[in-house]
Amino acid sequence: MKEKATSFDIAHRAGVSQSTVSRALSNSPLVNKETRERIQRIAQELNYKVDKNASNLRKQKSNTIALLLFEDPTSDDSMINPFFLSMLGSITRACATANYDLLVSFQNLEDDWHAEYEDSNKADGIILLGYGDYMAYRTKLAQLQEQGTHFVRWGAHDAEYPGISIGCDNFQGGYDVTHHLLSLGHQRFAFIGDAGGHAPEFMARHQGYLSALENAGLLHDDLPRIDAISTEDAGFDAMQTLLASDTLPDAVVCASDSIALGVLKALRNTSLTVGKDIAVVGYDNIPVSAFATPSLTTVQQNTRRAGELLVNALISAINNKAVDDFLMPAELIVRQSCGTKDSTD
Amino acid sequence: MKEKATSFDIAHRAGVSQSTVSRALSNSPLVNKETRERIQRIAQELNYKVDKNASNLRKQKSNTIALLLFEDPTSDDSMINPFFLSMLGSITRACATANYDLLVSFQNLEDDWHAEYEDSNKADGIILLGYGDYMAYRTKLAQLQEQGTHFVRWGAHDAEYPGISIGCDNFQGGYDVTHHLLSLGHQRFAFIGDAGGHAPEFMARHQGYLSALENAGLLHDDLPRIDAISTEDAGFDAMQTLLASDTLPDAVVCASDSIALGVLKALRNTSLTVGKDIAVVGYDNIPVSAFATPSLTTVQQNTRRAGELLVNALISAINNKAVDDFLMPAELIVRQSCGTKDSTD
DNA sequence: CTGAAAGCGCTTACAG
DNA sequence: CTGAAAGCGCTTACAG
Repeated sequence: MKEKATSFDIAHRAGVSQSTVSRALSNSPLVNKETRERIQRIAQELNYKVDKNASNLRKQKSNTIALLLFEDPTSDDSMINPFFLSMLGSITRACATANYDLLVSFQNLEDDWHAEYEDSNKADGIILLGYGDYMAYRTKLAQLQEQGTHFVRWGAHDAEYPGISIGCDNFQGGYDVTHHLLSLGHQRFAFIGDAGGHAPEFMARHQGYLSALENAGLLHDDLPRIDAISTEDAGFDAMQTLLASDTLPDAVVCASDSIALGVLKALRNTSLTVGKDIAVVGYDNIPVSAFATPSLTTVQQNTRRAGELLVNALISAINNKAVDDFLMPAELIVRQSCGTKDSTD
Repeated sequence: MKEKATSFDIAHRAGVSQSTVSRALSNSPLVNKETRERIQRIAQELNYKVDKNASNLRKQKSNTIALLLFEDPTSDDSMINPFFLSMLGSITRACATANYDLLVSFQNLEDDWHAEYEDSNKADGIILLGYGDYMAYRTKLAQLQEQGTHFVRWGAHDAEYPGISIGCDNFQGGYDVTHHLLSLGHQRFAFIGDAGGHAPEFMARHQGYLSALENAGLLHDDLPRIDAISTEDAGFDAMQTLLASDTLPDAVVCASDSIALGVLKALRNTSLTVGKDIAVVGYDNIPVSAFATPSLTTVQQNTRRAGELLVNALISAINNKAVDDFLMPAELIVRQSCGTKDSTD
């Protein structure tokens, strides 16, 4: 194993000082063009690469963004939720475009006071992404803020949380999809998913749902709602519970596509025809939703745009530009599971 | 924005030397227990975090793994291929478990001689993942090797490529799925996908396919094969081409699920019933494949296990342990698109 | 058990 | 345009 070359080695070979090497390799116009080219050629021959640790230490910046993925501790630990996986892909791509490196870490040890800040020294800024109990990390966000760490949070603006937020309008998404079901004549609604403060995005979807029902005069106290975490299994179980109850809805609004897929599965064991006897809608437009049988009416969050917005907002913040919170509109995707003929397929 | 605390600040407050602070924070048993606890408490109060750049520079290791995602330059640039996305998720998780940070970068600029080595200074080792022209980077792998950079390549063992490889047995997968079709009585085969040296995994799948046909005495020179990159659109187009030709196959073996999804789509416009008149099989078992109509018979590469194997092999290599190449078995997933009743749903 | 000192490999004022 | 020098914030022999 060869020793790694340093800028001194290059300097030695090129017959110049190490300072000049450093300048030449950063394309400084201060260096004579020919000298610069000669140095760059030698560096290339030696497979020399600037040591990032040294360079970052000296420059006090790393050109790296850290992505902290908070996971819902209640969810199945074997896979990343498809929505976040999609966001991960999109953020990876947006970072590549912006010429930043991306450092990805999972955040699941609640009690590790280190972890939140761990990355602050390796990255110029942090993207916070995840479900889970936002309340629990409110004080941690405040600490980040106080430290002067640049960060952007995925989620809706909330006066309770410090820092910049980029999100998608879950209230509007919940409203729109419910409104669509109402326009198709559905009357007896049920909601499957968490609606508590534990998961703000699910809560907002639920509130949009309630608001649409209220406008239609269908809001009443005994609207069925079954708790479910965002997995197919939980959706399956929740639908079983609903089927076992005495009031059968004609429209089931699910807090996520994963839940809705479980609901479709549960209904496959019954004599009910989805899209005819009962409507089912999801949320997220994960890739599978278009292929479900019947294809799932859902609400899209544009993950590609979201990744770009998050990365660009963070980079602006890193450069001390003012950045505003932003709420992307949600887009209703009408397919067959809600029983319209107006299919996008 | 507050100045970030350094170990000297802690030392000052604690009334000890900076060396002692450094030892205390790394839990060195050399430091008196009470002193250590006092220092740790002060560090926590000040929200102090060891500067990774300085620490890594000094220690000459970073506890970070770099993932280089090579993309097929011919593929749609809007999304990461679902198989790699799944690998990305699994590698992220495996790194978290192993307590390594993960640095993700895209690699699409062929001519950037910098990029390959860029990460070698920020990471202790590299995972190489991607389709695309392996030939093109053979010399680059050799350079990495020569430099003493630790790296693991996703793919089958190949004497032509230096370094450790972890892969899934594409030959066997292609063989098995074809064998299954043969056992169902299919006779007229076609293959859709690249089969050249450009993409070794596709080539291996194709060779497994040919080998199964040969054993069945069905190998002949005019077996139809249509080129297609790994996208739904390309699969759609390839199937159109096949439909327009004079010989209609009764079994279509696709080099990937994405291709197979496009094939199913093309067949939906015909009078042919998939699973009855014609069998279609894919490769990868991407999440959508189970939800396709009909559900897609395919070959699974266990991405979760693959991620763990890649990460663990790399960590072993980093610690200078001997690591063997490994080829995971591929697993046939029988569903409905091949026309059996033995569905796994 | 603790401290003073060297040095990891760079970048960048400063001086010419 | 170039060089000598300082210093980024740590870790770790070395000495006690």
